[in-house]
Amino acid sequence: MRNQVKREAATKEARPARLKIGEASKMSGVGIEALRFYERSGLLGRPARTESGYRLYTEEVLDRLAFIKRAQVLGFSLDEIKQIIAEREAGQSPCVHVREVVRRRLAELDERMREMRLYRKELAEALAEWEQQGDAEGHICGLIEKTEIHHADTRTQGVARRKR
Amino acid sequence: MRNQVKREAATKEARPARLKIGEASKMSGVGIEALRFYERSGLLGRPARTESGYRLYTEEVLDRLAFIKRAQVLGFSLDEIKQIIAEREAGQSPCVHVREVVRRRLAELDERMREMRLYRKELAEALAEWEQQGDAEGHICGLIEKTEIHHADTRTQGVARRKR
DNA sequence: CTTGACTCTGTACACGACTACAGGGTTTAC
DNA sequence: GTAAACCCTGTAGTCGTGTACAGAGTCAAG
Repeated sequence: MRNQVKREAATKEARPARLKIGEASKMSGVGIEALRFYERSGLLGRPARTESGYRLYTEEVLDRLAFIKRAQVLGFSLDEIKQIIAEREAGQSPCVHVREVVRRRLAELDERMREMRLYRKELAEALAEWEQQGDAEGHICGLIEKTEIHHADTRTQGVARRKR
Repeated sequence: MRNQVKREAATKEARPARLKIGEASKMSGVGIEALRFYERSGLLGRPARTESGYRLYTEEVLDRLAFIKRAQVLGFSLDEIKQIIAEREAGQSPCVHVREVVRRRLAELDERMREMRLYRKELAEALAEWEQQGDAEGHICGLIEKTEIHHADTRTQGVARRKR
């Protein structure tokens, strides 16, 4: 998306091109409402304004938005991203924190994938079994009822919420 | 959980034991509010009531709840579960439908796991790279900025929501 | 000078699966 | 007989990540 915009490489001093919100939205692909939402949420800081109150972004906002999008894709929540940015702005390298978050994220991912492999296996087995013997007696559906749940039921709170 | 309750095996005729909501909740591990919520949502049907309006469940509700929980763990949404139950009660075997849903679910799972493997790889690589060369210049965090996003950006709507 | 596109603020809604509470009535144990 | 523990209905809130409006002001083109 931003590739098409052709930002004149690193011609820093050239023209500090002020972007109105609609332009920033189109160039970043982020959506006007989302931009304002990010600002409210403290991810963007307040931009300059025209006399009449219109937001005027510098092109830096595009980098910031790209950063946010990448971090999101990597599984960071907006809160985590906010913290990272805040730490950075407080001078300390956020990378210690980021590294920690990344490690946690990796562990979660592994656990999650382990679960999913298990689900997949159960589902596939149930499906195969069901297909070669048709439906059984008067139950709702053997396909589901037959399936045993192996995952340790350490989650006391009912079915685990799958966020994200 | 239900194992402790010891339901006297298949002593069908014995005593049709009516359960008040708190009992049903404890025996099923489902939570009173959730039981009422399921009823409102059409997953349970209305139970008998005492004169004073208390819900009186039969033990069958425990099977139904176990069914719901298993289906949830297998990745079915409450809406899908409702449909399955409804079809069943309309006489037609829901298994055709279930089978379809399961197939879809399997495909989704595979796709999702593929994505996750990719994320994992990216994260782990970025982490390793970062650890051996420390943080770079003045950016927010090389660890994230460096990471390239490979997933086709066919998702126009900003970052894909990861439900479930 | 008007029309239409743009922007502003503030609030409400969306989703999924519940959870919490208020303000009652009922049952049970001592 | 009274207090604790239970149950009822109905409404509202939670989490995260935005969308969608309403009602108003601003800007550029014709």
